[in-house]
Amino acid sequence: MTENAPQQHTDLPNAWNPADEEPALYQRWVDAGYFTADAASDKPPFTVVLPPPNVTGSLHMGHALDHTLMDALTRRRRMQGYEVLWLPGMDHAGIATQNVVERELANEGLSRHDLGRECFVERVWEWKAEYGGRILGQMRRLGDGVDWSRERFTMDEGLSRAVQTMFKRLYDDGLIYRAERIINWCPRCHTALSDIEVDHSDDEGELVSIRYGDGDGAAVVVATTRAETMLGDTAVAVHPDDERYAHLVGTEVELPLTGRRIPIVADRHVDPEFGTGAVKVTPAHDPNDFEIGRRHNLPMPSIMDERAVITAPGPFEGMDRFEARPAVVAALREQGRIVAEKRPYVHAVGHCSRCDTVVEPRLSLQWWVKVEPLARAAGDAVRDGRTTIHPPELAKRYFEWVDNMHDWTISRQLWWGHRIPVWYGPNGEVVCVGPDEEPPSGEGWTRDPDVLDTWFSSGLWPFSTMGWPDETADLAKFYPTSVLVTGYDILFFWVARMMMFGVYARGGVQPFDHVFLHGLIRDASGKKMSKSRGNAIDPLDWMDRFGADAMRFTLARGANPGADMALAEEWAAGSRNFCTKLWNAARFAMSNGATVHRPLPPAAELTESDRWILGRLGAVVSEVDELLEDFQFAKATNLLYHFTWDELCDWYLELAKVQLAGEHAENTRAVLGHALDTVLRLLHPFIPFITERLWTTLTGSGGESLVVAQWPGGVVTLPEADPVADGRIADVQKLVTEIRRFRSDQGLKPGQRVATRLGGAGFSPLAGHEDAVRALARLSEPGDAFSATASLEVALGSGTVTVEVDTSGTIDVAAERKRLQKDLAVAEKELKQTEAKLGNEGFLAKAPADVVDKIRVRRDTAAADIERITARLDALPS
RNA sequence: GGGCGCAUAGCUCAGCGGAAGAGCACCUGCCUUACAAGCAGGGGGUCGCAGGUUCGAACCCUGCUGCGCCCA
Repeated sequence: MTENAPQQHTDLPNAWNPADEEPALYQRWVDAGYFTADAASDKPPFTVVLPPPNVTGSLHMGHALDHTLMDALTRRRRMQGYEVLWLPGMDHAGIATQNVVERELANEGLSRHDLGRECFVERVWEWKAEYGGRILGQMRRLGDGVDWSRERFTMDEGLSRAVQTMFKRLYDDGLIYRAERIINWCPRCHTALSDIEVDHSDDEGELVSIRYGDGDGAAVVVATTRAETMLGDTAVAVHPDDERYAHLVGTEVELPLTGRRIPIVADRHVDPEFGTGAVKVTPAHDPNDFEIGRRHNLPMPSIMDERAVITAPGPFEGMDRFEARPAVVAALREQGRIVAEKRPYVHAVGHCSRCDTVVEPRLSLQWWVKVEPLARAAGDAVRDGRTTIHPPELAKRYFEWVDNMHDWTISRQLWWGHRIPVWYGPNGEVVCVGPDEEPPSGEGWTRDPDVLDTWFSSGLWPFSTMGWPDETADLAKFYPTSVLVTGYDILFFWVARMMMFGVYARGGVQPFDHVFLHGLIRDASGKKMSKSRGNAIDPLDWMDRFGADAMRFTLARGANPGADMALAEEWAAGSRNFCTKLWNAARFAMSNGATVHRPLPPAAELTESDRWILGRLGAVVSEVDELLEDFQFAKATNLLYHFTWDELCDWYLELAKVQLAGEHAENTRAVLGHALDTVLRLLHPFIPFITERLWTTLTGSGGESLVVAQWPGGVVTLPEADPVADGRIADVQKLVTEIRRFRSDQGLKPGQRVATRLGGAGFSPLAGHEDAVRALARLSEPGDAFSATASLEVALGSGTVTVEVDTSGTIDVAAERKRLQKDLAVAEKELKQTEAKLGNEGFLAKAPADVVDKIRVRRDTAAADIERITARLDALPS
């Protein structure tokens, strides 16, 4: 360091210990109010609502990715001068939460019925206060810049009011109705489930073919995987054009084990190709059979209760469905009615997504949303371009979903949730009550016992959280939200429902301008992470060991639009290493007086090295901007990674060392300061902690916090790219690299200074960089006793440079020959390829002129290289 | 059964018409005063298979094979 270097006090420790420093930095940001949005601000708004995590849940890698991306988006916009609202909260997760509390009760030997509805709900609130929302603390650890003052919960009073308002409006518009239909029933949770709460898997079962009919009369064979349901059969159906059965249509057959006779009906929906072409019809326990039953006015007896225990009178009554199945088959076999059995028979079986119990289709009276008009409007919002889905390929999936959506069962037979605001009167009256209306009272009036699906309240999230149905200042300022970020696997859960409700409730205004869908997290070998597989990585563990920054950077670097990402510890370690690199580079720069307190000198006063790095910096700023506008997180972060490490650290810092020792020291400090400043700003949305720590040190009293600093391109103006400087530095890099390669091949130790004479036609334009070349390639000046024992020629843009080296001894001729022969082979291959192209008439005639020119230059360069290398090979002692 | 996507270096993935790339792993040499969580150098791929379009194909088209996802 020179005498006049400003003595910048840096309190930076030698190493960055994220786990020690990150939490305090976060608390400072929250205390300073940086994340609190102001609806009265005149800045343009940028809004993100956090897809509400489940109150029972804790942070997993999928959340970590989701949050990292939302945080990066909002932090950048904040730096760009937007009034940013990132709104956090949770949903009440009806089934999951009720299950957790019921399990707790079960440990005390109680059921919810022992407590009664009111006490039970009270108990759930107590549970929530004590154990719920662990994820909120974990979000702080991650660094989420959310507005905690606006934290919401779907069961809060305001949001409950929104739910009731929405229900009432839909009801009055005829978009909510009550009907008896086949629904997915979970016999363990004792509630209805919507289609998306059912997971299908290919399970092993049995396919049993049963002969229906009398011994001597008409007989048909039907096949089933659920033999016990035959107790509820009320018909056999065949296709009307199926000649095999034409004579039987309209007749009756005996239903075994029951003594009942059931009709044979003709229905177009029967597939004559499948099995025998005749199907049993159980209207109360199968959705297709239900439709057939409706068309033919069949009776629809239920044969199971809510636990899936057989209620049909007879020997099977009281048996569980899985107990009854083999029992029924055995009884049929005894009667000689089993025609065929296929076991195992693999077929798709629905499971409750909350408890994995096999779902039972069940006929029951439920509340429904008529989705057709809502879904059409939700689809139109994307079709019209009001909402853009990223990546665009996934819009197709969205349309497939919203254009083919079935009506949505919204009632749940639970106690934890928003109770349906409908009262039934003594004379069959049905009254739906809005939030400010008095429910009917008096003798015989009862309220519907069911609650609404959690997704009903989550669907209102983008506006219920802002005070809807009141027209609040928040709604005016922050709705519609700017972007919704979530995994493509729950496109239907969040996006479709929020779109339907948002467009409906807000007079056609879409809930979000953009939807960004990221991929799923997988383990190192590409398998889905799950607790049951045991391959899940705990984000908290990574944050403790590598830092929240390193984990965030890892996730962002893997976030290619629409693609899943495989994670392994090595990736996190790599990101940690990057942070360390940044730390050390900044420490070096600052200890050498890097400063942002002096304006950048005009280009004319800067060296080519300075102009090169500043030009690159400017290019990186605009590239990063372009990429981030397009949600290209992986590309943007990889660009920053390589620029910081490969260009700034590996080259500019090394060049700066030379400049700091010379007359350009002051300017170099300014360039170093500005380069570092810009890189820290660009990286801040992804790695907020370490950049904050470094930036506040770099700026000293001048900078309050990087959180509220301006994004590059605003206050930090950079010089234009300088092609001459770029070419010069490219030459310096190539020259240094070639000399290093020679040294390595010759077995010269990296630290060992080697006397060298530099010359040749190409060297004079690089004369100003001689000190740098000597420093980076570890060369010393040729002394009086200099005697070149080896030399090499390097072809550069500026011409050929001759490097004569005094290795003070014999050189390894074999190694040198090998090196030259390798270069020769490369040049010969190049010559062959380019000549082949240029010898092709079609190529010359049809390829664009600039391409042909480029190939010509390459051919000429290759030819010259061959000549040069051959000469050197010939000159080598044998 | 219907629809969609993916096959590129040992692994995980970029590239998507004009010279095969990155990270990690691997090999060699280095504690060169910012950094061994590092530095310097290096090896490694007929871009799944077969056809076609084109002056030119990892990239576009067709078929096949193998994986994965969604819906029924």
